Amino acid sequence: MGRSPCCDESGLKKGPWTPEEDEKLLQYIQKNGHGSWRTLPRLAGLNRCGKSCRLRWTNYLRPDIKRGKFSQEEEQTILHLHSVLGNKWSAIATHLPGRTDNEIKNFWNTHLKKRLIQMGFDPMTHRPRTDFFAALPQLIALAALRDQLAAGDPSPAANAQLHAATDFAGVDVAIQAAKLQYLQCLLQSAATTIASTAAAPDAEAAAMALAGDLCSPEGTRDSVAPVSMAGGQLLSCTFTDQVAAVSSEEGNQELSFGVDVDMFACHGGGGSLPPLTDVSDAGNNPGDGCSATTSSSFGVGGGESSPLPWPEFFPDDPFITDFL
DNA sequence: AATGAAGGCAACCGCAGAAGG
DNA sequence: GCCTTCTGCGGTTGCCTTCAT
Repeated sequence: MGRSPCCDESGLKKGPWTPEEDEKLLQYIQKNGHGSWRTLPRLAGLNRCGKSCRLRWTNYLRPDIKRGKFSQEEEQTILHLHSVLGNKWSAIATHLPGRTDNEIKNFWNTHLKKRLIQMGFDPMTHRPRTDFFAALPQLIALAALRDQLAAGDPSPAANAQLHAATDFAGVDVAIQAAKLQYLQCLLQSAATTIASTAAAPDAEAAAMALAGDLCSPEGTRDSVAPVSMAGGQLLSCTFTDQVAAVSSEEGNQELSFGVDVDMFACHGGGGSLPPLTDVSDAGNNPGDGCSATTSSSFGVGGGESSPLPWPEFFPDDPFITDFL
């Protein structure tokens, strides 16, 4: 296995640093620079291992360190960068002047991660949780319904039965079909994410390029257009065809429920979610430039507070609520 | 006021990769 | 090209503080 821990040797001190130790380290580095961390403790008169000194310096004593609460902008930056970089704390830290990777990591683990989970997102993928098994019975029922509609059973009895059902709930059926398609889209995009993550040869560079696309320097989030990535591609799928098909097959004008089809577009493969809004603080988000999306009002100061990422999709619908 | 639980954060540990001989 | 040493990174732990009962 790995080499023995450096601090095991010769009873070097571990644990919290005292003000005296801090002072010694600070003075030495200010005077001589850190040079070799290995030799620094001895030269500085510290009974610590070099590693411990380096950590103390980079995470606490460095003069350019910014302490205190993370601002909303910093929070958004972390979320965006994490959505494309993953747990690359040092890479994320380079975009947050004065913040250390350790601090960002802690902030993520204690605040942001929990909040994402609370809101029904997978903190690793930044996507809605895809625990399909819980929703399996509903999915099967919906699939059966959709097949029935698509097949257009010619028998009079079946037609009568179907018409009776659709007269009663025609719009619902079409909406349910759209929902099913939406779930399929989620599943597909999740699979694409996994595949592209594994295949990307230079994921970080691509991710940064992507981050740049998603959140421009002016802070305006570009409209979600397909963006290609090295080793994979950003998936873009819509419900347009399926919803239209259901509508036409029903032959019922009312089924063209006037939904802007772009609303159903979902984009996968490494894209980030819209900015996160604290549920407990919804409506209080001034929104930075990255907050606006074309079709999703999630996190945008629309006034309505909703725990769902895309509240305009199926508002108050137990189907989606349960699913998330 | 006492106590236990939860949250937050600093520090440690082990591994991987870079650098140097 | 191989080996050793050093540095940096990400995951995890454990202590301290705050909050709830």
